[in-house]
Formats: sequence, C-alpha cells, structure tokens
Amino acid sequence: MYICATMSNSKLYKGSLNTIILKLLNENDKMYGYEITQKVKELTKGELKITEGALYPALHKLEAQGLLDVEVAKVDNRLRKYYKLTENGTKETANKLEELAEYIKTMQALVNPKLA
Amino acid sequence: MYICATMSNSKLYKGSLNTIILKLLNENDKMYGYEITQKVKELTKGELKITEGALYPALHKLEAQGLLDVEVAKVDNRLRKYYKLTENGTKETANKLEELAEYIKTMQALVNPKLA
DNA sequence: CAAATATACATAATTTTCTTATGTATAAGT
DNA sequence: ACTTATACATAAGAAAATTATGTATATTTG
Repeated sequence: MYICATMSNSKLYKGSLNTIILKLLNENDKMYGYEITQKVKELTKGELKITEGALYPALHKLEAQGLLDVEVAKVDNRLRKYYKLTENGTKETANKLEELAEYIKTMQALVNPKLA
Repeated sequence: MYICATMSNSKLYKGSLNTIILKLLNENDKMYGYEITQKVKELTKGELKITEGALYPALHKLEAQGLLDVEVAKVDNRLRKYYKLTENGTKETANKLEELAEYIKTMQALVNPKLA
C-alpha cells in the first residue's frame, strides 16, 4: 500500500518555463537538460519539478528559434546535450525577465491593491 | 490603413485567471462578468484585458465546482449574472492566493537567487 | 549479483487554459 | 443612422503543460 504524501508539484504557471530555462543558461553558460531539472529542484528546494515531457520539447523549440545552440558530448558513455544561449537568446532572456517582473507587478496590483 | 500600436495584451500566465476572479469576488462580494473585465482593466491600468472567451467559461466552471453561486438580474432591460463566493469558494480563494504567493517566491528564487 | 535507482535522452496522447472569431441582444452616444 | 458600450455565450484553434511510454547506460543497495 502506498499513501501519497506529495503536494502535487506546486504550480508552474504555463508560460514561465522558457523564462526559467533562459535565465539558468544565462547564469551557467552551458547546461544539459537533466542538469536543468536538477538545478531547478535544488534552487526551489523541491518545490518545482520540471517534467521531461515539458523540458525537452521546450529546449528543442528554443533551439529552432535560434535562441540556443547545442553541443553533444559523451560523458561516462552516456549522451549529453549541452545548450547555451546565442546572442539572440541573451536578448530574449532580458525580455522574458522583464515580462516576468511585469506579470508579478500586475498580479500584485490585482491581488494586493492596497500596496499599489 | 491601420497601424497596430497595442502591446498584444501583456502576458497573463495560464492558470492565474481563476485566482483573479476569486480574489475580486472576495473583495467585492458580488460581481457580474462584464464588471470583472472592467475592474481588471482599471486595476491594472489597461495592462491586462480579460477576454470574454476566457472569462465566461471560467465562471461557469467555478460555478460547476461549487465555488460560486449565481443570481440573475435584469438591469436596464439587459441581463446580468451576479456571481458570489460560496463557503468553499472562500476557502479556495485562500488556497489560490497562497499558491500565487508561493509561485512568486519560487520564481524569484530561480530568477534572482542572490536574494534568496 | 540481481534489482532498484539515478542519469540522460525522446516522443505521443491527452488535458488545461488560453486567444480569436463569431453570434445574439439592448442601450447610449455622435 | 452608425458606432460604441454593455452583457451574455460558445466554437474552433493554439499553446504549453502533464502523464505515460520508450530506450539506454551507470550506480547503488539489499
């Protein structure tokens, strides 16, 4: 028997995954997919879990948009795909971060109008 | 000829609409749909526009979930549907607001780890 | 040493939640 | 008269997740 005690992966509002990926790559120069999932888990103390079904398609799309470059490596006989920001990716990171800040401000105006 | 000068309705991250609706009803006791769209526009100084295609289905769903009660009124020969929180709706409002606060904290941990 | 867990990628089916487009109807402004 | 505002509604489509699988190698553990 198994009693589920986990908090059903507290909400990742749809639309913020790209921002997270770009920001992490902005800080860490180059990362591979699995590393990103672990980093997010670590930084949020387990609050947020990036699922593979969301992450890998997102990485592929960002690459297709020219925001990321890929470099394949073999470590311990296992494949790794290192992603890093292109020039446009760096610009887009700034945009996304501003968008996020704007969103947070907007939501606070709605949810906490006294502080606005 | 028409040159579009609008900022393509600055991002509403998917998942936050219910929070907004519940919070507004928590503050204003009872509101009707159109009123909600106007209130959001006002509070966010035009930054956020709730589309009808999103709002009405959301209201219907919240009602179906037992979080809202409806009361139909006729004002100036026009229909209005006033929504108000049920008891469960009030509880869920608190949950959603906590969820939002959590999300903002989480995103700040990711995007601004120096402050964490 | 067999089994389970961790590392590392990937994709398909489905669900959720929007946007866009359309429709109906009345009231008020120009 | 025509446009804009008020007030509801729904359908089609898009976007972005979740969930469920699948493959493969390495490491830990009982």
